[in-house]
Amino acid sequence: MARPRNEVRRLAILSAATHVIASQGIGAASTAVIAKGAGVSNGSLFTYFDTKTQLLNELYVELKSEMAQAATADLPPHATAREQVRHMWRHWARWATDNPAKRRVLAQLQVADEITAESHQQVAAASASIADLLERARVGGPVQDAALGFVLTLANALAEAAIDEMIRDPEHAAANADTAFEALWRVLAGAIPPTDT
Amino acid sequence: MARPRNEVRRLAILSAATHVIASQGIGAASTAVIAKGAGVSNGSLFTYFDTKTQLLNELYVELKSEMAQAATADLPPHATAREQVRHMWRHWARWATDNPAKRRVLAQLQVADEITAESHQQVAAASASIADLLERARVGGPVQDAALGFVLTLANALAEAAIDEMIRDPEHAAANADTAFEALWRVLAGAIPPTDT
Amino acid sequence: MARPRNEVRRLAILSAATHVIASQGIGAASTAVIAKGAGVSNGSLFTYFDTKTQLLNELYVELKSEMAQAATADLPPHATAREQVRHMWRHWARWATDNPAKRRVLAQLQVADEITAESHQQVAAASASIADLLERARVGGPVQDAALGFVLTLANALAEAAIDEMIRDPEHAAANADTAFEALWRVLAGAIPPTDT
Amino acid sequence: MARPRNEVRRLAILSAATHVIASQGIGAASTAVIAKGAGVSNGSLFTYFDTKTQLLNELYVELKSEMAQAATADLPPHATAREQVRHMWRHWARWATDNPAKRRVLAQLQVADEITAESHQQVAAASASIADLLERARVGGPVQDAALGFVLTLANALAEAAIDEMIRDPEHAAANADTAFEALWRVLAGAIPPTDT
DNA sequence: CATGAATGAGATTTCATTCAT
DNA sequence: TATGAATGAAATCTCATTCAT
Repeated sequence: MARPRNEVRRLAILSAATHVIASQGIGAASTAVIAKGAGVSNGSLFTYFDTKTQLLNELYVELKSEMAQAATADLPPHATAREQVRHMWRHWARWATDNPAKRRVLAQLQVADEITAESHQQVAAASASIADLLERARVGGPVQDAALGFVLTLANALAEAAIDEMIRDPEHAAANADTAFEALWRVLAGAIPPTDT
Repeated sequence: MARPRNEVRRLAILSAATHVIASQGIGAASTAVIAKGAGVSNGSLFTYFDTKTQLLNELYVELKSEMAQAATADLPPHATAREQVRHMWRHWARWATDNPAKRRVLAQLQVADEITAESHQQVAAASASIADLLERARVGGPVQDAALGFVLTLANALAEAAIDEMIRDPEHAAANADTAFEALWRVLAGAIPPTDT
Repeated sequence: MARPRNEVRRLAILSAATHVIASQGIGAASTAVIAKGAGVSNGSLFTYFDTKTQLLNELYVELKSEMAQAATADLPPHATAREQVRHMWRHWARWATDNPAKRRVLAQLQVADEITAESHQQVAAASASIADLLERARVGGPVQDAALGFVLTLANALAEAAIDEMIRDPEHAAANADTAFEALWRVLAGAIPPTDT
Repeated sequence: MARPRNEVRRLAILSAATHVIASQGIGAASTAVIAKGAGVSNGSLFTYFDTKTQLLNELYVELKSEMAQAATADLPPHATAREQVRHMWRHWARWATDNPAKRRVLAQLQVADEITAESHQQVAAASASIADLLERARVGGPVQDAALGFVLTLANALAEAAIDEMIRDPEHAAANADTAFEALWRVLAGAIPPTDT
C-alpha cells in the first residue's frame, strides 16, 4: 500500500487521533473511533497507515518534530547562549500551552510500548538543534562532562514538568515559567549572570 | 475455616504483573498472562482483585510507597538539609537501580488512564516525608516561592530522568548520580557549599 | 450427600432464593448471592442441594404445593360446587396477593428450562384436590368433554392473569376478583345461577 | 459502497436464535451458539445487534407483531363481533400451531428479565387491533366494566393455555380449539347465540 | 458439617485488519 | 480508492462446583 496522495486526509486522521487520545486516553483510541473522528471510513484509515502501530508512530514523530521546530524557531543567531536558551524555552512553553492536546498525546505516546526505537531515533534527529543549543550552553557548567543524552533527558524532564504545572495552574504560568527557566539554567550553567531580563 | 486468603498469592500476582508489564509492556499484561505468571488460575486472580483496574491501582500504590519508603529510610535526623537530600537521593537511586523492573512499571502506571485520582492521592500521602524534606531544603533558595507541588514535580522529573540514564548506562551511573544530585541541589538551593563530599 | 438434618437452614436458603429471584430476576440468582442472602456460606449451599438445578426444582415444587394447599384449605365439604370453587378462588387469590414475591418466583420458574418433567408431575400431584374440584364443577358444563388437563390449564391461566391484574392494580382488586371468578365459572359451568353471594 | 448490511443475515440470526431458544431453552442461547446457527461469525452478530439484550428484544417484538398480524389478517369487516373474534381466534391458533418454535420462544421471552418496558409497549401498540376487537366484543357482556388491560390479559392467557394444549395434543386440536373459543366467548359476552358454527 | 478460596469453562463484547462491492 | 460489513482472536469477568482447612 503505497502512501496515497491525499495528504489532507492523512492529516485529518492524525488530527482525529490526537483529539481522541487527548480527551479519552489512548485506551479509547480504536481505529474505528479515530476514523469516525476524521470523517473517514474505518477501512480507509488503512490505506493511509498500514497498521495502527504505524499510525501511532507517525503521529509521535510528527508531534515531536513540530514541537522541536516551534522551540527553535527564530533563534537569535548572535545572542548569548543564555539568551538563546531562554528564547527556546519561551517558544517551547508557548507551543505547549497553545497545544495542550498535542502535549497530552505526546506524554502518552512517549511511554507507549508501540513506539519503536526507530521512531525515538527519528525524534532525536528532529531535535538536533535543541541538542546543539544545550551543548553550547553547558560549556563550562557543572554538567559539561556528562553524556549529552543525559543532559537532554534532564532538560526535557524539567521542561515537561514545568509545562505540566503551567497548564495545571494557568494563573501562575508566567511566574512558573521564569522559575523553571532559572532552574534549567542553573542546571546547565550553574550560575546566574548579574543582569538580564 | 476455609482455606485462608493467601497473602503470598496476592503478592505473587502483583509480582507477576510487575514482571509482565516491565518486560512486555502494559498492553501485553492481560489477566490471563498475569495469572499464569503467578501460577494461579485465571478466575483466582479475581478473588484477590475485583477488577483488573483495581489490581493495577494497588500495584501502583504499593510500588510507589515502597519507593518512597526506600528513599527516606534511615534519614540522619541531625544532618543539614543538603546532607539529608543527598541521603534521600542515594537511597532513591539505589532502590531504582536495584529494582529496574519495578521502575519501568511505575513509569508506565504513572501515565496509565486506569490509575484513579484516589490512587494518586494515596501516593502523595505516602510520599509526604519526601515532600517535607524538599520543603525544608528549598528555604532561602530560588524556588522557595513556587508551589510546593511544582517543586515536587520538578525534583521528581529530575530524579526520574537521572535514574533512567543510570539504568541505561550503568558504567557511568555513579558519576551521573553525583551530577544529578548537584543539579537537583542547585534547583533547590541555588548554591553550592564550599566543601562537601 | 444425604439430606442433612438442619431443616431451618434449608428453608433459609429457599427463602433467600425466593427473595432474590423475586426482586432481581432469575438471572441474578447465582448460588453465591442466594447463599449470602441466607446467611450461609457458598459451599454450604451444596450440602443442602446437590446442584443449583435441584434447588430450583425443590423451590418450585415447594411453592406450588404451598399455593395449592392454601387454595383448598377449609373447603366447605357440603357446599355446592360453585360455592366450593368460589371458596378456592378466594383463598387462592388471597395467598397470591399476600405472597407477591412467591408468586413472581413461581411465574419465572414455571417457564424455566431447569424445571424437570418430574417436578411438573409432582406439582400436578400436589394440585390433585384442585383438579378434583374442577372435575366436579365442570360436570354438565361446556367443557365437560375436554381433557381435564386442558381445563386445568385454562383455569390456571385465567387465575394467574386475574391475580396479575389484582397485584398490578390493588385498588380494584376486589372487583376484579369477582369479575374473574364469574369468568372462571362461566368457562366451567357455562351459566350463572340466579342468586348467590 | 461496502458490502451492504444484509437483511437476510439479520433474519438468519433472529431465526437461529428462535430455533436455539425453542429447542434448548433461553439459558443455552449464547451468542456463540446463535451465531454459529446462523452461519455467521461471532463478531458479525454484533454488527446486526449492539447487544444480546437488544437482539432478544427485537426478536420479541418481531415475533409478537407477526403473531398479532396473523391473528387479525383478513378480518371480515361486516361480520358480527362473535364472527370476528372467532375468525381472529382461528388465525391465531393456526399461526401458533404452524409455528410452534416461535410460540415457545414467545412464552420464554414474555417473562425474561431482559425484555424492556419499551418492548412491551411496542408489542402493545402492535396488538392494537386485537384490543379494538375485544373492546367491541365485550360490550354488553359481563366484563364490560373491567379495565381493558385486564380483559386483554384474560383473553391472552386463555388463548395461550388453549394453544399450549393444542400443541401438546394435536389429535384433539380441532375440538379443543372450539371448546376454547366458546370459553373465550363466554368470558367476553357471557352468552351463547342459538345457532352458529 | 461449615467455610470460602480455587478452579476453569464459558459468556459477552471489542477491535485491528481484510475484502467484497 | 472508498466504504463498512465480516472476521475471529483475545480480553475481562462470572459462576457452579470442588476441596483444603
